[in-house]
Amino acid sequence: MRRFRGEAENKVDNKGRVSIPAAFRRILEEGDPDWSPGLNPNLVIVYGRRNRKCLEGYSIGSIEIVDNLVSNLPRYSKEREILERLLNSQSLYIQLDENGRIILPLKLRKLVEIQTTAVFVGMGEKFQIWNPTNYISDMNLIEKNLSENNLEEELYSLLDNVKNQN
Amino acid sequence: MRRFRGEAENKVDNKGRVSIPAAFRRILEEGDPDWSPGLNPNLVIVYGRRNRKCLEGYSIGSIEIVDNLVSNLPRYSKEREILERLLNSQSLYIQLDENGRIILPLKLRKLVEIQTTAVFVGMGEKFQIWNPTNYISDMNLIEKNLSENNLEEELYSLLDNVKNQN
DNA sequence: TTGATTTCCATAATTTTCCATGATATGTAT
DNA sequence: ATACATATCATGGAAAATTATGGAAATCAA
Repeated sequence: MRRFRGEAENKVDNKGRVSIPAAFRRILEEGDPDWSPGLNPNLVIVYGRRNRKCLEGYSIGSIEIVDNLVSNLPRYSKEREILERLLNSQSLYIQLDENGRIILPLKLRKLVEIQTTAVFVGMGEKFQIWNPTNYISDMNLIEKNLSENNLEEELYSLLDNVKNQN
Repeated sequence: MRRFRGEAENKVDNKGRVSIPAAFRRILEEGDPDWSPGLNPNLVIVYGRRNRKCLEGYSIGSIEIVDNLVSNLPRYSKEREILERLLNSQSLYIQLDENGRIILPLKLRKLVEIQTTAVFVGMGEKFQIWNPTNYISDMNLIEKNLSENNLEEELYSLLDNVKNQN
C-alpha cells in the first residue's frame, strides 16, 4: 500500500473548495473499497484532535481499521462510548468532486485557522491540512527540538533498533 | 457499512419537527432494508436510558443487531426481561417525512430538555440527540474522563498506528 | 367542533454539479 | 533535443439541486 508523501499548498476559495493534491488522490482511490476508475474516492476528515492545529485525512480503508477496533469493544462499555464519541463526532465523510476537490466546511476552517490557502502534508497512513503559517511554526518547533537535543541522529538510530513487531 | 459521523445543530419548531442532518439520512437509507430511492427511511429512537440526557437514533439495521443480542440471552432470564422492557418499551419507530424531518413527541423533548434547538451527534452505529448546553457539558465530562483514564493516548495511538492492510 | 396531528406547499440559504480556462506536465514523432 | 499534440491539474464562475425551515391546508380523534 502506497503512502501519503510530500507537501502541497493549494488555494481555498470562499466556498471552502480546495483541490486535493493529485498524488494524494491516487492513495485515496486505492484505499477506498468502493472506488473504481471513473468514480470519485471518499475519505474521512478528523478534526477534533486536541493539541493539534490541523485537520487529518484518512482513506476509507485506514479509518475502517480504527472503527473496527473500537467496534470490537463491548457495545455499551464506557470505554467504547467515549472512543466512539471522539472518533465519530469529530470527523466526517467527504467525497472528492469531479475536479478532485473537497469542500472544507466553515466550522473546520475556523477551527484550524484556514482562510485562503491550505498546506497538505503527507504523513504516511494519513495526511494533514494546515494553515501555512501554522505549519511553518510547527516545523520550526520540530527543527528546534531536534537541534537543541541533537535528537536527529538519535531518532534515526531508533529506527535501526526497532524489532518489527507487527 | 458507513457510520454516523459529525455534529449538526438544527432547529426544533413548536410542533417538535426537526430536520435529520442530510449526512445521517444517507446512513439511515443504507441501513433500512425496506428503503429504496424515492422512499423515506425509518429509524428507531431509544429514549429510556437512565443517566443519559439524550435520545439515541438507530438505523433499522443496527437496532436489529442490538435486538438479536438480547434475543440470544436465555428466554426467561430476569436480565433478558429487563432489557426487553428497556429497549422495547422505551423506544419507537419513526419515519422521516418528505422533507427529511421527524417529529419528536413532547414527552421525549421534555425528557432530554430539548426546546428550540437540537444537536445531532454521530456515534458510529447510532447517533445521539442532545440539548445543546447539555451536549457541551457532556463533552467536557468526556474530556475530563479521557485525561484521567489515559484513554486519549490509547485512542490516538490507535489513529497513529493504522496499518493499511488492503 | 376543537385541538392535535399529518400532509402539502413555499422559500432562502446552502451545497452540489457542471462547464470553462490557463498552467503544467506527458508523450510522440521528427 | 525540438516542436507539436494530448492529457492532467488547479482554479474560477455559474447553473442546478438539495437542505433546513416556516406556514397553511387537510385529516383525524375525542
